[in-house]
Amino acid sequence: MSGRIVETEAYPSGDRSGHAYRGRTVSNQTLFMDKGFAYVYFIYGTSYMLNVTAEEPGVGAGVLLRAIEPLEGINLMERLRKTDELRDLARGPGRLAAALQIDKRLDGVDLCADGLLWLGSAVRETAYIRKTVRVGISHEVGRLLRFFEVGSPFVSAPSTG
DNA sequence: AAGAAGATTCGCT
DNA sequence: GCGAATCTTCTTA
Repeated sequence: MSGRIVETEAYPSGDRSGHAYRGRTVSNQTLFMDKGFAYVYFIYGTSYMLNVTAEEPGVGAGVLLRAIEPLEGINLMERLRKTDELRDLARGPGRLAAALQIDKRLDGVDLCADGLLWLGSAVRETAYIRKTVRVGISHEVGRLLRFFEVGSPFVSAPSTG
């Protein structure tokens, strides 16, 4: 299965909302890997979240994948998500992870190598990207670090701003 | 050792 | 629109 990323949020080094803020621990160590690796964690007892590391080794910064536009394997995603509402399959970080069957096994996987999960770059026409404040955090709320494709129905929270 | 908060989602009112 | 669900991690005693 595959999809096109339409919404992300950045958690730079030193950001108080980022998991790397208090330094390296056993659970967030993959966040400190080189660029392009997966950082997966479980939250609220309900949802997995998928991040892509974004800095040099040891720095601790990542990009949260918040929504994708489902492309291939929609049938399988519907089963994993227990809904056949296309728009709801991966609209939201927890839903995205569920649709792609993301769990701790994928923590630390190299997303630039051929494996269970990887990132590709598709040739496509220019998309319009807008940035807004991030969703669901309580620190450094004002920073414009959420990025989404304007007009996509597969984007999660407020698409305006 | 216990409690609270957390990058959310779902179901019900 | 609100609150419960439910687990991991960090803080405080």
